[in-house]
Amino acid sequence: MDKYDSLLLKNQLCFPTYAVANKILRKYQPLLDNLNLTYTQYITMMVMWEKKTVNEKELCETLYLKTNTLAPLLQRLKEKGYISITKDKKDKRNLVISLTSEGEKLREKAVDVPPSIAEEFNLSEEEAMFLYKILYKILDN
Amino acid sequence: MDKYDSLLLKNQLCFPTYAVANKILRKYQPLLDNLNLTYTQYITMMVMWEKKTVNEKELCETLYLKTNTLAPLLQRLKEKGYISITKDKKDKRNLVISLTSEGEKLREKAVDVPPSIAEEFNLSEEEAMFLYKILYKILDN
DNA sequence: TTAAATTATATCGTGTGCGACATATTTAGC
DNA sequence: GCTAAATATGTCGCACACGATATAATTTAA
Repeated sequence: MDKYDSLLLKNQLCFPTYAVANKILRKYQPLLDNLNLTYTQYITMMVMWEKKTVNEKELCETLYLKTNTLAPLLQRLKEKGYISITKDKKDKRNLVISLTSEGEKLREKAVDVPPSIAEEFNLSEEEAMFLYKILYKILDN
Repeated sequence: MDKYDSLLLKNQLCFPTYAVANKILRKYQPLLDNLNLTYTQYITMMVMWEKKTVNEKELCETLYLKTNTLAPLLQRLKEKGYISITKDKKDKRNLVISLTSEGEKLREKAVDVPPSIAEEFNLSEEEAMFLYKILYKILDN
């Protein structure tokens, strides 16, 4: 037991997490190219498809991202015509993000993405469940 | 069971993985600021502390990163004085990356990082083991 | 009731991380 | 020996993701 053992790459939990996250992005990108979305734009659209209308603050909390990441990203989604951005009349500090009909249409194309990815992961039901639980435990503590 | 269920954020495995990876980076950064390293530079230094000398290709494979990410990163580590970069005399295509004495010194300061992080994760031994195994299963398939 | 604190968002600069493409060097095939 | 393929690395442009800081709108409190 060396005093430097804790600094070995193979003894880290952070590193495989980081590497797997990168690997996932690489897997998704070719599929998402068909939708003209990046991965972060894709998970943003997931929220939009579900909620139809949200404000930026909700979006930040849901995606665990900061406004300085989302603000320019939302501009790009707007330019692509998938969302609209307006100000809340009651509280002009709030941005109201809404799904457009163009954005709604994209959903039809997107349904093909999750099954294509699932194949790649190659985990058992049990493993997937456990991984899911433990990741949310880390996120929420 | 809706046809769009597979597009719900809460049904994704990719999303919590991605979010946890981001969260880990945010946890590390304040600690790494004391070492004048970014997270990616830190894991690169982990390899250097262990191996002392590597070429860029090995580094790419070890870290699951591409040369277009590592090349400029290595330049920054060189500028900070933690590594040196030379060309292999036998095969001039190969870059030889070597730990400097300055880089070796940094290791002493870095030993404080892993214990500080471990507290944050708050997983049981068993959970950590399982997470570790499953992440490497994904990485290696 | 108005000045201070809080809240929601935007902007800036830095450093990844990637695909696409370019370059230099070595190896293989003939 | 000479050309073609393979290998290792570099460069470019784009899109995150962050901390730090700024700005505008609303709420609170003296």
